[in-house]
Amino acid sequence: MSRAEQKERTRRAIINAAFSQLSADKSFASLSLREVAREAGIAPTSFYRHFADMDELGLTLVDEAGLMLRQLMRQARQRIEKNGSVIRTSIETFMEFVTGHSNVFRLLLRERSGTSAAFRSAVAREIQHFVAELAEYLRKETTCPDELARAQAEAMVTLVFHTGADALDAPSDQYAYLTSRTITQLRWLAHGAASYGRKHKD
Amino acid sequence: MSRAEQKERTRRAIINAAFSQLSADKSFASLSLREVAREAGIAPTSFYRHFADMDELGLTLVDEAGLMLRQLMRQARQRIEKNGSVIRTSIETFMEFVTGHSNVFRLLLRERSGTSAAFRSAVAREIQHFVAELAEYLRKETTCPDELARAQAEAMVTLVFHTGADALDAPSDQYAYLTSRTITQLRWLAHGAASYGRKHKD
DNA sequence: AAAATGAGCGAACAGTTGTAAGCTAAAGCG
DNA sequence: CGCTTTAGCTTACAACTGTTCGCTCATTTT
Repeated sequence: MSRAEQKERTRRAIINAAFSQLSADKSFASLSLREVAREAGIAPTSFYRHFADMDELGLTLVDEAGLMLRQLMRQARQRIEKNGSVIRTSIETFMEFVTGHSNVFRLLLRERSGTSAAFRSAVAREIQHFVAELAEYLRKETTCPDELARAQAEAMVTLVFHTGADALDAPSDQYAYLTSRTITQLRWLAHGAASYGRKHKD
Repeated sequence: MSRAEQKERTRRAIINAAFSQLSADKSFASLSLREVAREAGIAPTSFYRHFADMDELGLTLVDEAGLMLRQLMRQARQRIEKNGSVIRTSIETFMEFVTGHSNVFRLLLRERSGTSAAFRSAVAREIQHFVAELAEYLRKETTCPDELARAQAEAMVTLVFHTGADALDAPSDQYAYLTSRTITQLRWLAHGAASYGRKHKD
């Protein structure tokens, strides 16, 4: 096996070890370099061959989490084309992500308000992708001025994200309720923004 | 000085020390018993005379934070009676709290999705007070059915809370924008809920 | 074939942490 | 006044942490 290839392999082992140690009661901040190294099957000091410190690993994790989110978005778009129902499809896709990769979602959720400014802005950047894409959609679909489309998109993403957080602590038989509640909230927003916009125009 | 009195005094010293060590880059989880004891001016082992462990202290902090929130709500009600504008007054009062007691707000914000289930549900309980009160107001003021009033209140609280989180990382000259953006979002919600409710009735 | 590179390792260090055991001295109480 | 209670202290220990140093040895380069 080539050297670069092997290096990439243990790099992945480190990343996977870190992800797998995240859980409901273990945040990234509470991971230790030694624990991660142990699970990755390397000596603690070998960690430094791949990352300068835990922060650098953390930023990598956030990046990967963002990647998954964007893949999710693409998947949602495909489903919408076939399915039609924009709001419901989007939320259901998102909820599948939350339940299927809860550790990844938890990482974003926690680091969004965590103790590292770098982490916070990295997460914020990933979420902004969501917002920007949704805002563009709203701008096309409705007759909303740019500024308001963005505010509407931000509110929607906030509500959906928050519902994901709720789902993490709720028994799974609550998911259907959480989903339908959020759908209602988003419809209110869309409805209100449309009629409020009209009112402003007239 | 009486014994009980003195005990209460150092208990407060511990609580205050903990609060004062919280900051943008230091969460409760990253506080150590020894650090807190040091700042409180007692020996590390004396800590145990007041709390069984750090978790017990943490729950106390969350309780106190919740108390401040409820005081805030009362204050907001008073202002509304004089001022009239419900939405704007509520948000502005809340934003004053966020900026004036940012450590306290950060505690709630972080522990809401933290690693301790006990903390999470303690924070959730405090937020539910907000939601319940707002839902009751909406039920009286509008002709909304109970279930929908609650969903509307939850959405509103979510948006306001999230705006507070945004404010923590935004330069202070952005506060006015954040506030007015949120006001718009809440109006959309109210408007949408009202007309959507009507539509459902007909 | 010889030299250079670099991933991984073990040992060691200095620092921190939570917590147990036992003492002191002041307050409360009969 | 004597006895009990208890907040706070000092000392101590075992467990961990991140990180430095110097080594090995397989791969790559010259």
